Amino acid sequence: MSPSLATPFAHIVDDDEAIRDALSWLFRTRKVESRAWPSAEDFLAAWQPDWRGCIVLDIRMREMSGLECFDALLERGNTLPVIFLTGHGDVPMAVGALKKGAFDFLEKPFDDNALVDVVIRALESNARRQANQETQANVAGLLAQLTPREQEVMQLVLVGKFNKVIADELNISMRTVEVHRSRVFEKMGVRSAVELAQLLAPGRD
Amino acid sequence: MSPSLATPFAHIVDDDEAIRDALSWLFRTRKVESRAWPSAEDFLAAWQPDWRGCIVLDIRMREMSGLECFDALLERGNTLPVIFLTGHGDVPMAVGALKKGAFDFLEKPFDDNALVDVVIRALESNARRQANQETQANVAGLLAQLTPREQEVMQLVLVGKFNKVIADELNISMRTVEVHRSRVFEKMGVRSAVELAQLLAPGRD
DNA sequence: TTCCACACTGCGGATAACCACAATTGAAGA
DNA sequence: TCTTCAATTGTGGTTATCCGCAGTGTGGAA
Repeated sequence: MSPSLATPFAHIVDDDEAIRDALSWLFRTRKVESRAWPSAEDFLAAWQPDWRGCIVLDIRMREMSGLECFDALLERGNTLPVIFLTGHGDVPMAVGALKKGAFDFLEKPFDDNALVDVVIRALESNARRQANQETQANVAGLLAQLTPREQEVMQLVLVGKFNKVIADELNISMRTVEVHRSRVFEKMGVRSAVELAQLLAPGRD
Repeated sequence: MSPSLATPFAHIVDDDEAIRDALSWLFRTRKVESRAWPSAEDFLAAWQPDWRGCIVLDIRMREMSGLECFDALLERGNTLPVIFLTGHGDVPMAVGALKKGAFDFLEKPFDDNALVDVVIRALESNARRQANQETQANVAGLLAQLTPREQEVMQLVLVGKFNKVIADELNISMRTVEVHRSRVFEKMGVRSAVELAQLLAPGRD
């Protein structure tokens, strides 16, 4: 974990320069790094899948609206939490945004500290999610190292079948199953079928 | 699964008799059974943990408000999806309700069909959740049948330890471990440690 | 053509797991 | 007191797993 991952970070997307500046200053005073974007288009053009932090998104902007920007991010598989800011309350809009996965929806005027608190909570909850996702990705990486045959054998091992049965179902000798099984354990970094099951447990096929 | 579980059902909580009647009629036309309650207090007094269906809850009521009623339900461990109805839009209220787990938050006037659609979606999503939860409960029931010693042995089996090692750690003979292990498999309805791990995988200790 | 990854197989031995048969002890209840 | 249940242990035998040693065949990359 590099220090940059631990430092709170927020992307500010708002077409009002005064607000961008105010939020940047606000975040700085609370030790949250930030970067401000003058439009949804600029933000989307620069957006990278590996970005960290969260996104503070104004709803009403001149060209692309915050909601449209949010939809575009969803399509691109964005995983960063999004916090909406809006001047005029609109319940259906807020409900829709939250149901699509936005982290929060704040109505102006809002308490400055409340916004930062929300940002920090968003980052914390996302960090936990991210951690799980990364271990999942590691497992996927290990799985990718298995040959097709090894994966086949593994599936059958995972349902608790005997080598004898597996050999029968795949029409190969027991010895071959043993070899594959052993290679699977080795590549996955486990020492038994039970450990393998545990490793693959949380998100299984 | 009895037929009553498959029949869509909604509790209507609203102190306006005209609305109760209108919603009851609306639901009936869409094959959704319902029961209307004239106040949050009446509803809470009757509420049982094993109720099925969903709850359509008006925000503004004379005595206890819909939000207070919701909080009371949360404290009691309610699992039914709650759909709020409100006359006057209030973004923070809607956001708060959704973040506390409400299924939806509809502003009057709303499309009648839209409400029923939401109710049906709520029931569907809850049915899936409920199904998972029930299999979890079944597993918990099986686990409860294990003696303390059997549970201890099971934990060690689940991390892939050899009987010999388990025997050592518990200061008992290998034979005893074998007996416990075998009893665990029998009670849990599995035939191998791998199956046991899979059974306990989704929600593990 | 040579090298290599992948899949496949046999033999034999060591270790672990599974199981039937058999039995003892202690505590909680009927 | 008699019964039941949980926990414990032993013996001996079968089955499964794990591994080293050894070897064959194939298709693709260098």
